[in-house]
Amino acid sequence: MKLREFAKQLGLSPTTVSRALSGYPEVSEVTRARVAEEAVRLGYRPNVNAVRLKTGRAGAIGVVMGRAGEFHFAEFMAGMAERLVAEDTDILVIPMADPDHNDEMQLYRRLVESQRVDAIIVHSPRPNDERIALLHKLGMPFLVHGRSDIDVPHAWLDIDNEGAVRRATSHLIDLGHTRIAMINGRPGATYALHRDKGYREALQSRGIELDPQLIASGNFTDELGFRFARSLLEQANPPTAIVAGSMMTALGVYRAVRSLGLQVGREVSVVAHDDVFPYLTADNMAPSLSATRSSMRAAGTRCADLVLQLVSGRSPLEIHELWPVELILRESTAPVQR
Amino acid sequence: MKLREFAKQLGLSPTTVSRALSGYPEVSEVTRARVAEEAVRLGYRPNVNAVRLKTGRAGAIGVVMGRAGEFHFAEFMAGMAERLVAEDTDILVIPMADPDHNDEMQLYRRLVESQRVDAIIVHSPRPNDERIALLHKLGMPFLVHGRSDIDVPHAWLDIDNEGAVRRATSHLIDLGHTRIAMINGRPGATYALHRDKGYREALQSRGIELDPQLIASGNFTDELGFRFARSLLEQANPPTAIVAGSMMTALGVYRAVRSLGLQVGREVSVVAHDDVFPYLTADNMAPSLSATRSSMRAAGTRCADLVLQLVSGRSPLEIHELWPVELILRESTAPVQR
DNA sequence: TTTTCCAACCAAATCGTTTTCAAATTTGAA
DNA sequence: TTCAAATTTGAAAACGATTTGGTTGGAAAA
Repeated sequence: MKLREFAKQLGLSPTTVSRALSGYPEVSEVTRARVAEEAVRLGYRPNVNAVRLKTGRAGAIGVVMGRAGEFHFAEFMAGMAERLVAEDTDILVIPMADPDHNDEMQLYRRLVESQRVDAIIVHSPRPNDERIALLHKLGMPFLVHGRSDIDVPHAWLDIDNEGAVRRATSHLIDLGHTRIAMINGRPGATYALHRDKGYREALQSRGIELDPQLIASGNFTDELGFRFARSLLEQANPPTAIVAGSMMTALGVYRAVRSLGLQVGREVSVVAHDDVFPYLTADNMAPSLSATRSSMRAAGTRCADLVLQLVSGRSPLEIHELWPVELILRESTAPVQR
Repeated sequence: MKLREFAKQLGLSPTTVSRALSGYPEVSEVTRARVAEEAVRLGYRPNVNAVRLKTGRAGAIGVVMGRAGEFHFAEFMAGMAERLVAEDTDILVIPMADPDHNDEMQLYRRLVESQRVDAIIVHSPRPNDERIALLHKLGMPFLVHGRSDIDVPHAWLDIDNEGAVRRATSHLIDLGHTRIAMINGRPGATYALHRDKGYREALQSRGIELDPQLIASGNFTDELGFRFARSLLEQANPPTAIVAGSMMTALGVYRAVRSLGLQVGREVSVVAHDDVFPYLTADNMAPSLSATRSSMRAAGTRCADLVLQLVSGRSPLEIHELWPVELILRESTAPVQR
């Protein structure tokens, strides 16, 4: 059913019908009500593509998805979905071929030019992230999930990674640990730098010298956790505590500890960051895992919310949210054994 | 840059330019080459919304995402992305508010009517799935990831869940196990029925009577695995083997076994289904996990491929793929102890 | 009564392409 | 050289909405 026909059936002009449905004021209440009612009854819905062509609005938010397929991703999107379901906005997932730099910039540029999205969410930003510069230059509204030091105004939402790791590390120090290992994410992303900083500061403020051997970084896989923990624990002067970065690496660390006949929460303390997954909870691990916690899903919901505000004109300069991270102590952290 | 201007710069008509770019035959090679080259140089790209309005194509494939935010989802999408990156097609994720039945049907109906997608992928179908009937009725191309018994022609791709579980269970029986527990997915979906069938058939063909107490079902969480395994193993006549359904439940099962001072691969054998995640591999578990394996990512890639074929006119009746599942034996399955 | 104003409605232009139909040009055979 | 056929090109009409810039009729003001 097209606007033309629908209007004819109502004995009105397309103009009036369009106005009635879009909530413009210059149409009488009684007419508006009738139009709305009949639209439902006759099943008229404006053709999205026509609306988009005319208004220039895309009705979608873009998210670029890397090849990695991180498990956080689904949770974040589920969170976004929670907020967007009420709006008439959907999520456009744009596949990214290679993490090749030029390709990536090209992808963003084309995405913007194609006018398929009203705004973009940028994930895992780097301290000096050219994507941000580009999007700013092109005038596309965007929200950064994470942070960047780049000297370009932009909206962002991030969690306090630095504080989280500092707290976690400090807590371990309070328990008497001095050899504390740290598993970080892939170098390059700002969050990895922040975590590194939190870790270093905690050590420094308590006068503990940093041992570079105790730091690893890479994708947050179970395997990374296992390999690194295992190799450290087999060494002469093993760490007594490990900051494990993510739930998956924590699983690997647990496994490594057990494989050497040791126990988490006794010979080795472990803290990780928990993004709060419905299918794998820190509380249920054995022993239960002490963790810094921040819901990925909630972040998704809030990001969607902020993006909508951005699209409807709010200044990016006003949008900066730093979420505190809670540290939840469970059985995996205990006083150092002597 | 609009088509109008661009054509003018080239001294050609919009018609010719459009044809040159869309690869129509009635344009000379030399002109086509010049147009293509200049398009790149001057940065002309057709406005997607105009193209869509005119052609009626949306350039996107729809995927409805439930609130659950399953961890499979990201892998499947990453797989789709792998195939779609070459095409000019993207993935539209449509958030679903409640799993309320009426809402769900309404959502699909509106999605179709809105013409935002060229095709839809339906996940976790039920034996008699109304979504399939609806999409068929509305004439929207769609591919079912999984299977349905519904009497409506439709394209599908599924893995052989029945065969996988039958093989896994038979293998356990071969090893001398007779009390074999089974953790299944949420009842309702066809794949859960298939798995149930495979399990029952394996038992029956070897003359083992089924004990309903040994069957559980629910979301594939770590917690379900733990709770169920633990409660069974504490009982008087505990199972000696468990078919664990997914990697996450397998984690829970492992934990339960350990928590009782038992060992996987000795007192209790475990098999699970592995969707092949980059961050958590069966091979790396301790002991390594025997698993039926089928790559979720590969399924996503293939589904994207098939959907593209569907969109370009191939009959749904020709598209039925049943993927075999391999059973990979590792340390978690061993002869029953007596 | 006449003028002014306002609420309510509408015709037609527009968004940026694709595609139909027709015209112009080139080619090749006679 | 000529003319029909084949090849290239273009003008203009869609696609289905929104929106600008009017009308219209009746109530309020003069």
